[in-house]
Amino acid sequence: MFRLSKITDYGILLLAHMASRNAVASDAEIGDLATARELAEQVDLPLPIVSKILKSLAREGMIESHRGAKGGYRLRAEADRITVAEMISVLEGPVAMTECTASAGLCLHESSCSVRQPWQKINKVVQDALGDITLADLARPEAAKPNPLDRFMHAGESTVELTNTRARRADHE
Amino acid sequence: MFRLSKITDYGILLLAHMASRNAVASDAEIGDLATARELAEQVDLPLPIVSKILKSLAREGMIESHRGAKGGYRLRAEADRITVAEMISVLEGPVAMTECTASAGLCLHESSCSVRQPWQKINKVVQDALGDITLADLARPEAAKPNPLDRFMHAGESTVELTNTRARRADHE
DNA sequence: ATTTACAGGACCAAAACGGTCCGATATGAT
DNA sequence: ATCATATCGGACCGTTTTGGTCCTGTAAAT
Repeated sequence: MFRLSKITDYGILLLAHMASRNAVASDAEIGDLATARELAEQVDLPLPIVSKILKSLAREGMIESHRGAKGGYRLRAEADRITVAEMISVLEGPVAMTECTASAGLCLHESSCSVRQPWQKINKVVQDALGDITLADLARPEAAKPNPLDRFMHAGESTVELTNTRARRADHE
Repeated sequence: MFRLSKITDYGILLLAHMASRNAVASDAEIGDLATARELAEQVDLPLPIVSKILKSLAREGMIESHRGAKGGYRLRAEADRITVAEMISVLEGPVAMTECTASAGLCLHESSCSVRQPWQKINKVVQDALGDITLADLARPEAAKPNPLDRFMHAGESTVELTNTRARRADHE
């Protein structure tokens, strides 16, 4: 259904929470350590899940981990230097809308395929969009503030439902 | 893995093929009928799959179907009035990156969730991008021509790998 | 009546997803 | 030393989704 997995969803939520935590805390380092348990409680998600996600985030180098008593996790970089694209990529692999975008040679029809090139571009558009939104944008208490998202916005519309798209396009003509 | 399903992939390929077929054919109507069998051969995909996809495209009203001998399928609208967003939506449901974007009330934490609003925006960005690319853009023999995709493009980069994103952002500063 | 071609849906195997749990290891405090 | 605290790595499992096949019914043309 062209939807991010729950793990990714939770993961980004966790990262955003960690980012906003740090904003408040003493910024000696890039924030102080939080245990999986603490984070799970604060975000209100089951500990095993949170733990699993944090482990994989640490393995991928997006967060830093410390073992043992007084251990825990913390962000490895400033929130404004971590993009949504990176988070998605770390949590569920590279963003590639179609199979052939992921890497060459996977599709038998590759040579004769007429839509390959356009897909590459479409993919890039999406990737660029996701690459311009940072964790800081997500962690901001109020969604206000001029943010990179607006750069992509067109006229003013409120609805997001897809059925409107055709009507919208029709207006252009 | 944040990827479109194969069905969607095939479906869009089929639609693109139908669009380019029509460009050549007598444009009396919006193109003449093509049977599932013909299309399957031309696109080189197994007939059952093609048939299944065409049926669902017809059910959703994106293409027109005619039964019986001399029957077949044809596009219901001009290629430049069908967007990628619509095709995806028809083939695998509305584009909604996160669960709560799809419709309200699905997530227990909805009220307290800090990243909901940003997600709505992100979702809209992606949707708008996909809503500005038409079937005509995909059906163009050469990917050249000024197309809406370029409007979103930034400077010139070649690679698409996600690891580059951080480097790119860093340049901005 | 027969042939052609779509309509609708049942069906199934394989893979992905969401979630849980456990044994091992590292660290700090006692 | 020992013990409590935390992460690490991965096994495991039930459910859902996906990809793909197939069969019966129905509409249209000859």
